[in-house]
Amino acid sequence: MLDVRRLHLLRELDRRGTIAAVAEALTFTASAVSQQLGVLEREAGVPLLERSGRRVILTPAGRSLVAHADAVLNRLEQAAAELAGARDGIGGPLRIGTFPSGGHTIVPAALAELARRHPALEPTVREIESARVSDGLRAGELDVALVHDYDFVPATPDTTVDEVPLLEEPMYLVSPAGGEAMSAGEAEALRTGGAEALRTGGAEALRTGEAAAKSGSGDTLAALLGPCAEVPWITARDGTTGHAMAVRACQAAGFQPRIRHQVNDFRTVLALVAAGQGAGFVPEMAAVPSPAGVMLTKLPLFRRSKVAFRAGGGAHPAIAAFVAAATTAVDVMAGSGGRVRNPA
Amino acid sequence: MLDVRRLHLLRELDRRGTIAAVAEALTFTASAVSQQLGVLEREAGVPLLERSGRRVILTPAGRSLVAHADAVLNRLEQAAAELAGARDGIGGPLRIGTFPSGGHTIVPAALAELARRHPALEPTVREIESARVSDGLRAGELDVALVHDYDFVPATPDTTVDEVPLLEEPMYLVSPAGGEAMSAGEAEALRTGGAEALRTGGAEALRTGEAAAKSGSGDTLAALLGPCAEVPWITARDGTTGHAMAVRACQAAGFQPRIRHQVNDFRTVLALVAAGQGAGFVPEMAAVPSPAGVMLTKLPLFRRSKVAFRAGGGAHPAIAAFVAAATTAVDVMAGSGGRVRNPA
DNA sequence: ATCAAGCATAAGTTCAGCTTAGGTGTGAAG
DNA sequence: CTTCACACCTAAGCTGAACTTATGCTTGAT
Repeated sequence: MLDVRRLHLLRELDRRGTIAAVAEALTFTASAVSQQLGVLEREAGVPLLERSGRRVILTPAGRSLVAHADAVLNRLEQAAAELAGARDGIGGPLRIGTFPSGGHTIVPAALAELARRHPALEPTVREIESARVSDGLRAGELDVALVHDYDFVPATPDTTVDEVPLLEEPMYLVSPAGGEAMSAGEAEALRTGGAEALRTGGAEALRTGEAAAKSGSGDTLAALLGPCAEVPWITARDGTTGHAMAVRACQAAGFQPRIRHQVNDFRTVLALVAAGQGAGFVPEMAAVPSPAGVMLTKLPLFRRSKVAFRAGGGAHPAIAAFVAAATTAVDVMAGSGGRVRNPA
Repeated sequence: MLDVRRLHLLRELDRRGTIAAVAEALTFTASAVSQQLGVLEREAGVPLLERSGRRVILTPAGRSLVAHADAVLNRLEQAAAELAGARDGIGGPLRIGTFPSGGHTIVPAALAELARRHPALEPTVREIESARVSDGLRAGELDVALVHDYDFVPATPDTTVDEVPLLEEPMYLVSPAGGEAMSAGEAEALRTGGAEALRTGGAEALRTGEAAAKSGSGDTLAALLGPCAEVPWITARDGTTGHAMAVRACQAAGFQPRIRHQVNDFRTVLALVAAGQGAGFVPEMAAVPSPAGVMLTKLPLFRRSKVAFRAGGGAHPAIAAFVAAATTAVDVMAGSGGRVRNPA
């Protein structure tokens, strides 16, 4: 019988690219991983890896074996979740990952709700970029995470992670409050009306580039972003999905953004724009309460927040409890402020 | 992560009933099995077994964990089969199990075909009752097996075994050639006409007891078996599906058979009937060439032969080769004799 | 050329998982 | 009721699979 631990190593190798990375993630030495993969290969009777430069890559047989490994490990996760559900009481540590802006919006509310309903749970929050969440979950460093993706930055399908949608919110262009400045009241009116686009499923059609042309209010992305084509831009840090979203949105609007500042914190983006340093993007959640000194323009461009966890783990009581708490938190925020909305 | 080897033990315990039987099947000591199951239970955090008299039975949590174990082990079998397919060439040992009458009908033809197409394969044949095939396959004593079931004896669904249908043949009543005796020619004519019932899917409707009333030719089971109600019967040995089929068929015809002889070999059944010892049942395959001294009556009652193998193993090249060879063998027999038929 | 990254192999070490041995509770048979 | 065999569990010791450490090779960047 194929050894599942070895299949696990093979899967991690497929995901992380090098034996050294696998070893580090699973706190082994590279030697141990190399040996075990060697045994797996011998047992399989088929070459699973081949050297490529100074690393190894999977052969087609190896990749197909990884697909089986995914299925097996997912099912084991499911079994473990079910067992956890059979144990009475929800408690123990729960390691939560979150993208930075989630840390001061959804997470605190969700934690409060979680503590109210399951006092025995010991949640631990760690900030983490969405791109690294999958690795963190698989390595067992995280149990659950808040992640997001943007239009123009398609989330790569990942069979090792399951996701529950939490929130879909429009992005805003933040530009210096200058000539055609918009008052806070005007911005609020725009926001309220814009909720309609969300409900009619317009966001779904906007995920691809060309679809951005048909904006609900008749304003195309090009028309909305165009005035800022020559302005310096403030985007999220290089390598993040927020950065990629900003660049591609501007490209879709027909220009290449001149990026001057790179900061991930949306409050800093707002402050920089207010200081006349350029234009940027913020999600609706960061746009309310309406900050002073900047102009906000709702864009036909959405950010989707989700709860992610190891594939098969959805039935785990602590995971389910967190999903419920996060959903409640989002619903409460949506109900009180009228500014965000649960897509479910 | 749950240890798959331990899940395997749990599954075997569910199937075999005692730790001692599991140990024997997997060539461990009972102590080892007990210890490993103890570890599994501790890791699960939920009682999985409880003592019941001097044996142990699974708790609901244990049984639900077995379902996951089945899924995981099936998938691993699939992975192994795929790897075997990636290794070039079909060869090595192939342990084949067969029900007794298959041993001198389908198996020899299938082996010849197999040897022609895959000379490197080393098949080993072992006779085994269909009821024990599942255990044999799971224990790794068998790779593939010919099995059968009868109308009136529903096959218990088994998630650990996959099956490919091979042959569906009518059963015949064998009665002493006496008063209303039927010549060999007459019997042949009956057989030829009866093939129609097979094609029209009548057999499917006949699997349950009450369905036996609507026979294709207008002859009900009761009408066909009735004349032999008072005759002694020759059935398969107690505890076999053949025995159960005989008893239930007679019960469905409205009488309790008086069983005098119990033999599994259909040629012996024919010989005993010819010797005036009573009546019996034989499948079509044993009814041709038409034996002398007995009367044959085709019944609206079918036997289905299948190839069985470990769930997920269908893609294994040697298994697939055997299935193909057995199918070919059956087709050839059906074509030449016109007496059996592949349901596919 | 030099150096670090990455993988593989050799050798030593450790602990999980096995066997053996012995004890307990259960159910059947005398 | 006693006896005995069966099934399971626990304790103790042993063995080998799987890990670490140490070392060398190849590759690609500086």
